[in-house]
Parts: sequence; C-alpha cells; structure tokens
Amino acid sequence: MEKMSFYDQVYQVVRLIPAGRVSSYGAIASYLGTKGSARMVGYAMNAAHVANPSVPAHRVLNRNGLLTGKFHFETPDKMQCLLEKEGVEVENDAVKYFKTLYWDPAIELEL
DNA sequence: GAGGTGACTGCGA
DNA sequence: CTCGCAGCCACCT
Repeated sequence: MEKMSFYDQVYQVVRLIPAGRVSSYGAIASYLGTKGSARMVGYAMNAAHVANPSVPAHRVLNRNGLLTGKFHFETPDKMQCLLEKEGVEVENDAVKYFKTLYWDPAIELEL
C-alpha cells in the first residue's frame, strides 16, 4: 500500500470524485503534493483507461473546465457523453457551471 | 545514465 | 482580449 506509484495515487483521488462533479489536474496535483506539476496528473490519466477499477477520468478537466483530454478516450464523444449522463452540462468541449460543480480534494476531503 | 515527452498552469507582452 | 514562453516531474526509449 505504501508502494503506490504516483499513478495509483492519482487514480484513488480521481475515483473519490462524486458523480455529477468535476475536478482539475492542478487541484489533484496540489493535493498529492506535486503542486505545480499538473502535467503529471494528466500523464497518469494516460494509463488510467487501463486501470482497474476504471477511473472516471472524464471528471478531470483542465483549469478552464475544458475537456482537454477527450481525444485520449476511446472516442472523443465518450467523455462528454459520460459527463452529460451524470447530469453535467457540457457545451463546446467545456463544462457549464464549472466553478459550481468544481470538486477540490484539498477542500472536500479536508472536512 | 541521459534525453525526450506530455490529458497543465501561470505570467508577461 | 489573444498568443507565447518557461517550469514542473514521472514515465518511456
């Protein structure tokens, strides 16, 4: 358990994101301690789609709420489809009310 | 062992 | 307002 790779740590945090909510790479990076290295979070997501159990990578967006990594899914529409299925409104590859649906582990998990 | 890459972010022009 | 540059660190070749 202590030998968890950086990837696994990212997966665990992402899996904690409740349905209908979204988070950002920077928020997860900051929570893991790798603040300023949001790239590592996105990089970890690159292998998330083969992780088990599956990781809701579609709930992880960039700082602007854009579906930046949608092309890394099986299909670009998959990400938006999953979000809409959970009640998240998506328009022009961006999540509406992003700041309202924003889920920050450093805050939500702190309580 | 060294170099290159990347699903990001923040700041300056 | 938009565009560009540099920093960040783990993984792959």
